[in-house]
Amino acid sequence: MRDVDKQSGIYAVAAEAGVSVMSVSRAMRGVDGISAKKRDAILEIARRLNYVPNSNARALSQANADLIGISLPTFANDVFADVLEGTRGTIRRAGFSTVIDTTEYDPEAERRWVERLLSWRPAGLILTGVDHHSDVRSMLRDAKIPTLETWDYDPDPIDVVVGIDHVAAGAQLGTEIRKLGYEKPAFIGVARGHDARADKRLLGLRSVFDVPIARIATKPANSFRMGSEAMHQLLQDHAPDVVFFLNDHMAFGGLIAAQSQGLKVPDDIGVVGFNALDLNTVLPIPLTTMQTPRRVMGVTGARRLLARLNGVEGERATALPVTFVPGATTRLQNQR
Amino acid sequence: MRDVDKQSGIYAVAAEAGVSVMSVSRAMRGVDGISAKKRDAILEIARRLNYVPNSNARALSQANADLIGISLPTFANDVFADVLEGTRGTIRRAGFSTVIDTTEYDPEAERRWVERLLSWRPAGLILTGVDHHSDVRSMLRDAKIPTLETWDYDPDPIDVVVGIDHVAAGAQLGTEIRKLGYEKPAFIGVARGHDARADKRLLGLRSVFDVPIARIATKPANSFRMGSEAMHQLLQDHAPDVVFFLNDHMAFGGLIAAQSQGLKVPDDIGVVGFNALDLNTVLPIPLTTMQTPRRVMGVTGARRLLARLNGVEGERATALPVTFVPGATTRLQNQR
DNA sequence: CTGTTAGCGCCTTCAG
DNA sequence: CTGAAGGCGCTAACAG
Repeated sequence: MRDVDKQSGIYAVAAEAGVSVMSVSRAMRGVDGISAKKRDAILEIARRLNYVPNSNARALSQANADLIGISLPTFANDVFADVLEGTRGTIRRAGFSTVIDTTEYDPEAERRWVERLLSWRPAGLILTGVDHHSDVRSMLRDAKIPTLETWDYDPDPIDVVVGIDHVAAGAQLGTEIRKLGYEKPAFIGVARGHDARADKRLLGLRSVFDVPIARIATKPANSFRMGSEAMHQLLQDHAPDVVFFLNDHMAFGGLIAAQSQGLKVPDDIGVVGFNALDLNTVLPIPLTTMQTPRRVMGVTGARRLLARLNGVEGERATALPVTFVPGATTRLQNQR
Repeated sequence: MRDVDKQSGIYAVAAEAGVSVMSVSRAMRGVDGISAKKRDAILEIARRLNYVPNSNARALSQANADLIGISLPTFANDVFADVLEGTRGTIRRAGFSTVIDTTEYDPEAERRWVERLLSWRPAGLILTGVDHHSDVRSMLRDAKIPTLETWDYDPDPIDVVVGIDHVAAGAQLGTEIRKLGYEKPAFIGVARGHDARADKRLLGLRSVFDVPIARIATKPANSFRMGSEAMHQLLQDHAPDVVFFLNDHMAFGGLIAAQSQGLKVPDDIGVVGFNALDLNTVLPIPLTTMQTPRRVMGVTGARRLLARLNGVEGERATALPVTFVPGATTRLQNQR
């Protein structure tokens, strides 16, 4: 038998209000089954006592149906922030609360994150990318937790995926650039394996050009500086007529570096980014880049996940289109 | 009486291993009181069954001593990401796990966040800034949860604070700029009340200049574009000789805008940012700005909080110094 | 509308 | 070293 006069939590409020704990529980949750008068009195007392319900107890006594975990590679990239904005807004409006964490592009860290989150018995999970630690897939399928993968694309996702086919995007970008007459491409990004999506885009690029593509890898650091330093390094040994960058930030750094070496852009060398960041809209020389539908991706993905949460079975894998954005850092047309 | 053969959780593992749940509990936590042989056998079975302990149950049965909540205004700002990096790294290495969320500069959203986090009974909380919803202070003090405030400074924090005195920083910046002979300052930022720190810096600036400082407020959007648009707007009605911006991003946008109107920087007009972002290191014209010790702030704050968690009483309020960084967007010296 | 009862899954305590 | 009993704070299900 329980000590009904315990000092803490719902019992304290119940004692103070002279009602049962169930009435307090009903009042706090705002569910039916309690008179308005009693509810108001209880809420008033709860406020006075600074009572905060214990989510752990609540989650334990019923299926925790309102928590969604989101994992990103990093916060230091506007790209993920954009997707996240779309995702979170949609999810919140549906009444779920979110928990966010980053993996710093480390699959093992992502595995630990999945484990930690599963221990909270969330309603669903959102992962960035489709390349995970080998345990992750079985952990998630075993736990039967609806899972959304975003940003990347895989025809056979863990559960559902809404993203971009980066191989195709790379090929599309390469095709456009090649049309402009460029034939000595180079690629600047982080080392292979550090960014699966960039690796895929390079794969796509390589499928388009007949020549090998020089690849300069940099240590992860500030993107602007990385782009700048890698460009200097590249130009020591190579004479590319166009350089593809991992993203717009690095491309911008590379652009400045090329100009500081006296190269004329786009006449001497073309510079191509990826992502069409807002930075671009104010640059004196707008970058040639690829527009990725980040907010739409976030919203679409969130909706797909919410549908799954409601037991609706829909399309499992969706690849969103990307758009070539010609800027002033590449030639306007083939000038050969 | 309990059904000992329940299908889920620790009981399933115990049944499979032919031991009591306590042995499983001990094995999973890696605590003493169990033979190595039995522990290994249990762990093996747990892995095979994909057993994930239920954190809710764990947190309910004991004080949840390893969760720290972190709240930021937004993810769309490198500044907070830098502080966060320092904070999280330090906290993680100490064995705590973190939960992060954003408030979008909305005090009411922050209040809800505090409430939600308190419901999880965390070990500690980290808030950005010192200006909160009026309830927050009492909620946190009442819950007796160690709380760190960062980025801003207040001599009487909720619990402990490690940050920057933005009024003093504004005054310091204004003093340096005034030394260079500028006398018709303007300020470009978001509307008053949307960024308490920026308001404080403007206060500091105003304490230095004798003349009124024109203030252009923009709608929150992409910083580069905001800076650019506000600069155009400013130049329609005013003829400042120096413009202070909310941050480096906006300053960069403003710089481009000024140049596009044919103004020479720094001869016709000075442009001043805030934060000394890495962007600056590759810009063809480095911005005059203020260096803020963001990573150090994060690390120092985290250490202070960890000390509090261990019951150590130390300094409650710490203001970190900021450094003036003269760039090429202001004159080198007073030329009058 | 209101209250009582019996767990949710785990860990602390204490006895073997 | 091992296990049985009870409780953490809350809510579903049932009774009044």
